[in-house]
Amino acid sequence: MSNQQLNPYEIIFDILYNTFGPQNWWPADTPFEVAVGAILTQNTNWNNVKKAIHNLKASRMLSPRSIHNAHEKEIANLIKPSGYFNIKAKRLKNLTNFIVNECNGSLMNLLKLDKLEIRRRLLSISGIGKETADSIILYALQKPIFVIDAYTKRLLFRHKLINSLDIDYDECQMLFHSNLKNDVILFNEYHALIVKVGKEYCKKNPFCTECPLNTYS
DNA sequence: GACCAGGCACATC
DNA sequence: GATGTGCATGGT
Repeated sequence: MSNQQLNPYEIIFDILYNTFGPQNWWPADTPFEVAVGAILTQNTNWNNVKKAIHNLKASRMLSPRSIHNAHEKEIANLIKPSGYFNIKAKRLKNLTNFIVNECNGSLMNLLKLDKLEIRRRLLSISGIGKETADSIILYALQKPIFVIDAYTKRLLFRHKLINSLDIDYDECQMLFHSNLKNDVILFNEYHALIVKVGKEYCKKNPFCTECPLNTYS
């Protein structure tokens, strides 16, 4: 099939998917674990997050009620490897307060709400910004919303689809929403693939001479 | 030892 | 409204 009827966003996805294959995100056993990981990975390498989640699991602390009932200090100690542990412990408490008090103990109770209403409520939690909220909606609740991160902006900038890295989050998200089929599987794989190619090539090698996307531009 | 990593809230101008 | 700063660990 020719690329002629595909827009740049679709072409880039095809190249990434054909190069790297399905990424099977999010690496987590439960929707709650997705949400915890989304907070812990804020400005932090995923390798460090894995250690923190392992600690939480080993202490049987990876549930809304157990974090809700635990002391903040205890949580902070367990998530130390993920960095920013004091502030992230507070954020996890904020999240579990929300789940216990407003979701009857389960994030999945949000599913009865409209996608944008879910986003509005998640954003009302201190410590959950747009990327974290969208990650929870896409990867935990499986609703189609595109996650924007630093890798995404760098990729769009490099391929001249935006002309500044300071582009507003929602504006950037709109580019994907208006140029792609509204498909939860597509959004899931696309964001994961952007992170993959960003980690593998764009960071290590700024010139990206071996980046598979060089065949595109 | 410097630099970076799947952000966010808050202070200050 | 834009810009700057604190938060902190572990890998390269």
